[in-house]
Amino acid sequence: MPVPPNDARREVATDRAGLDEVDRAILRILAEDARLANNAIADRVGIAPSTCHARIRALRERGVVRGFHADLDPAALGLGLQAMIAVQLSAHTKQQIEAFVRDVPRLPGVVSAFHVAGADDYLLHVAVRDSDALRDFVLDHLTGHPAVRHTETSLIFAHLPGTLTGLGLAD
Amino acid sequence: MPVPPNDARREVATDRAGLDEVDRAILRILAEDARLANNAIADRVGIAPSTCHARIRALRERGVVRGFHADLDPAALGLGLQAMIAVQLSAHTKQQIEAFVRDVPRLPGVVSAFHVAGADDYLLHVAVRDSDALRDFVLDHLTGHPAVRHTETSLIFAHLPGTLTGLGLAD
DNA sequence: AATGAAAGCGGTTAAAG
DNA sequence: CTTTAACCGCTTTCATT
Repeated sequence: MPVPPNDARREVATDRAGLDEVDRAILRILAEDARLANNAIADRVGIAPSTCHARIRALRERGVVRGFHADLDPAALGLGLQAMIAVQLSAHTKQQIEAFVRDVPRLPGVVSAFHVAGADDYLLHVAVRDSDALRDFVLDHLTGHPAVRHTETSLIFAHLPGTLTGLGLAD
Repeated sequence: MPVPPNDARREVATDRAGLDEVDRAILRILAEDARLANNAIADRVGIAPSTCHARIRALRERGVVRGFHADLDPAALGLGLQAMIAVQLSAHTKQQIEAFVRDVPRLPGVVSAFHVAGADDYLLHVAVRDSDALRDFVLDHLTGHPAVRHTETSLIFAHLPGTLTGLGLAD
């Protein structure tokens, strides 16, 4: 029987950046529990363990999977306060800006840094012990920095992780 | 020889939320590579595999480790555009606000949502296919929502993960 | 590209220090 | 709390389809 050009079978293979449904199922599982045994993943997605092993290796080599990380609770590490700090840089000091960009991810307390377009240049997500530590962070590393023109700190009440729907892996 | 009250040995045990240096070493390793074999972790931190196993289990039960997750590249999944959307809610509709808060993490494209204090109420980190999808997201899920008063979208040029220094695990 | 078998290695638990 | 020891199960490779 002939296959129409817009047949669903073709979309499964070509859509979604070259990932088939088995790949997406594997990714969904690994995004949720990165320590699940290869055997168990294979079972769940309905392929042999050796096939599953090869698939995961390929996904890693293709860069779809960048790594596997433990998710640590900042509060349990004594970092009870989180904040988002919007940073505006001064426009004229290219070299100082590059220095800022290079150093920011390594500052103590920075969970992640977003380089953004718009009124602000950077958004720094920081986790610190308490409000004293937050003040110290801003004064020691931001306010005094020659590339920094302005900062605005917002306390984070809650940080809700998105579901996998967010990465287009919904079933 | 007597031990002074401020001896370094006491701080190692009592500081840092009850984690000793072995725990912190384990966390550092798991945060970097959550799929490293228990054996290998034990080797690196200088304890027996069974001890390491018990430590990791305890860290999970205490909530220090919340989980293990694969880090997926949104671009490799066909989501080439990321943005941070600042959302201001209307002040008077408590029930609608609760509905918004409940639904936001499940919206397609939301990587994570920050509930913040300040001029904005929420910061939504989203990953989408292209600018069309971004516009659709804002119009379909935010602008039209009764609890949403205002949104401001900033494109994300780069998202730099912080180092482990950020979580107080530096050596 | 997927499979099944086989060999080696790791996870997991129990008992003891 | 840590270790040693032992068993079971998983990972990984490779020949085969």
